[in-house]
Amino acid sequence: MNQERHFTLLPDAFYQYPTLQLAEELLGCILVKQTEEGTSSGFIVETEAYLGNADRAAHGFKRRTKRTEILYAEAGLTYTHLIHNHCLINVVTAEKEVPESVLIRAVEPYTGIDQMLARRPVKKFQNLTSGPGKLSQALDINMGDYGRSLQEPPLFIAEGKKPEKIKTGPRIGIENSGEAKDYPYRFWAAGNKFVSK
DNA sequence: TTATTGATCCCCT
DNA sequence: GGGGATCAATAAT
Repeated sequence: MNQERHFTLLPDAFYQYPTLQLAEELLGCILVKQTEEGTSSGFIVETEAYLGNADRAAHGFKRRTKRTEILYAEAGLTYTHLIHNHCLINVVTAEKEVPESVLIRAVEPYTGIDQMLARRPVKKFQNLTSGPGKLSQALDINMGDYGRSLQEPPLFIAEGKKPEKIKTGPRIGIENSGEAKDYPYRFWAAGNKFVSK
């Protein structure tokens, strides 16, 4: 009920980083979602960068539509992508007209874990948020969050702890993206159990 | 056996 | 061509 934790929102300047750097910086930050039941949050432990104009794997790759419109907006917004009955959450990055974003693939539960478990009953704790579809369900992120700013409640990102070790590697699920599939645009906290893989 | 996630297929604007 | 839905493969219980 009472949310005694104090979250410090990321400074506006944070979102001005280049996408790749931001993807890395985002690790360890806290993704917070406030609902009627209370506040749920988790450390971001896995991200993927999508550079729209030079990246075939990105939705924004020469595909400006209603759905990807938000990718062309300014940084610091939420881009929720509904796919196979699950919701993936992206952080829009880069300046206006540049369709770049950072996909949040996994988080580590931090606060409001009871609520997350209520929304998403799991046996294994580490299975609660160890995947893009899982974390959005646990945090109650849905299409209603599309285009929402990440710099104000009910959905925002706060400062957190920086992982000791960060690893990078090729992204997941982009087999038909030509040479882009080998780009090391995936970042994760080394050794973290909540990383999906 | 069920849940999650990636890939493919089909229908719509 | 894009978006949504469906199908199938993989991992968790």
